[in-house]
Amino acid sequence: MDKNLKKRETMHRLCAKGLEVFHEKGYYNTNLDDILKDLSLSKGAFYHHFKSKEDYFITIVQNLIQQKVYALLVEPLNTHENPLPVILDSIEQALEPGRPNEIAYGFMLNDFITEFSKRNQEIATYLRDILKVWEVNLVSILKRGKVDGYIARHVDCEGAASYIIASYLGMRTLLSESTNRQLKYNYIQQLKLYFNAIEERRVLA
Amino acid sequence: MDKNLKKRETMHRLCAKGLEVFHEKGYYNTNLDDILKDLSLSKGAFYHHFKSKEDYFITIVQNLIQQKVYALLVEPLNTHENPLPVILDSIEQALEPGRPNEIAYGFMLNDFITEFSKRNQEIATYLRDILKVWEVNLVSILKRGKVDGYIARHVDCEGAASYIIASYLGMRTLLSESTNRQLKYNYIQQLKLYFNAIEERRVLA
DNA sequence: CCTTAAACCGACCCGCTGGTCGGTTCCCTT
DNA sequence: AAGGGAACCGACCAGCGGGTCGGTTTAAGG
Repeated sequence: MDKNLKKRETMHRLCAKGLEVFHEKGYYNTNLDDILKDLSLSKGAFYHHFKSKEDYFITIVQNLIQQKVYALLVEPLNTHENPLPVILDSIEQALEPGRPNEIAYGFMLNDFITEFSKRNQEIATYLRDILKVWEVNLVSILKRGKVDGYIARHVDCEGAASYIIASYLGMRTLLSESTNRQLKYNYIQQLKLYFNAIEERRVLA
Repeated sequence: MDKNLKKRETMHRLCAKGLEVFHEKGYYNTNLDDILKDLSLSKGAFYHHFKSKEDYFITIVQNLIQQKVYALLVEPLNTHENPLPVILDSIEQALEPGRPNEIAYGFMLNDFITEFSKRNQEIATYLRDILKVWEVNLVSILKRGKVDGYIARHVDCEGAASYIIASYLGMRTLLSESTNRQLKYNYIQQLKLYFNAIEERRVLA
């Protein structure tokens, strides 16, 4: 096989498994040997591709987490419809657990940000930046919604965006290990109520 | 000095300092030596009073964290006024950073729950139970509010309670190390808007 | 083939940290 | 004053886990 292909494949296997295990057990609670054993690779192989555990995780953040969050929560906002249902739908999608054994990406950021914000500012910043992109795009679509007459004029778009993000992140802490579908459903319902409060009251024809 | 008093004082100093340092650096990122050096105590003293680091933290949770959360977020709900302003006020108080060098208790639970939920189920359960008490009391005051005509009949009180908690917890992740007062203010504003959405529309006299 | 370098192996190193334990000091009791 | 036990000391232990490094395998290129 092509050496270049081989390299890419190994790195990809490492990253995919790494995301899975880090997400499941946390970064600092995962040792490389566990991951390596799963993949039948050695320390030598690992340190041939990454210069440290930290470097490894940063690669995962930038290649996998960032992409996924973007695809789930930012990409869908790229529309000119009424923003509120669009936002609601994207969040609902993001909270949807994937096929069995697939990673629930919706619940990664809060865990990792909390874990790193007291340990490793560099990585925390990478993660926060991902949130920031989401936030900026939320603000932007909310502002457009205001112009288009979907959202009440008095609403503070920046405040609304961080409020939405906060409630989304906080859900993770409430949902213990049990994937409580009821809780998710309730959350979406309450978010709808909040959206009612900030939407422009249409004059009935 | 009385031996019994001495014991209580040492344990109290250990717990207070422990809460401070654990909160600042995280439980697993704090080693006992750091705490002990600060207090000019030895390993021997520590293991004379606590049987393990875990036991130590559980003591802190039950003696300090639980009390504080209860005092800040549960106690104030014990009223028959309109629930929504009462809840809002209690949350605002809880998010208020204390006097300089005092611990901002408002931001502890999310951090600790996230840290322990992947490492130590027993401690995670203790922490979640604290949240649970808050939740139960929130539900209860909301239901009473419904009966008293302050809250719209269609509102799902359980859903509303967990939504409020989620948004509260999520704030922590958004506020980085910088105590961003603006963000806190915005959050309270948006929570008000949500409360508008669930309050009973009073018929104007 | 045969060279060369990338990919990989795994034994070993070493700092860190929770926990142990034999000993010492202090204070209360009798 | 003497005995005893609680409070405390700090050197030491042991496991864990990130990182190293000399060696081996593999495959592309001449």
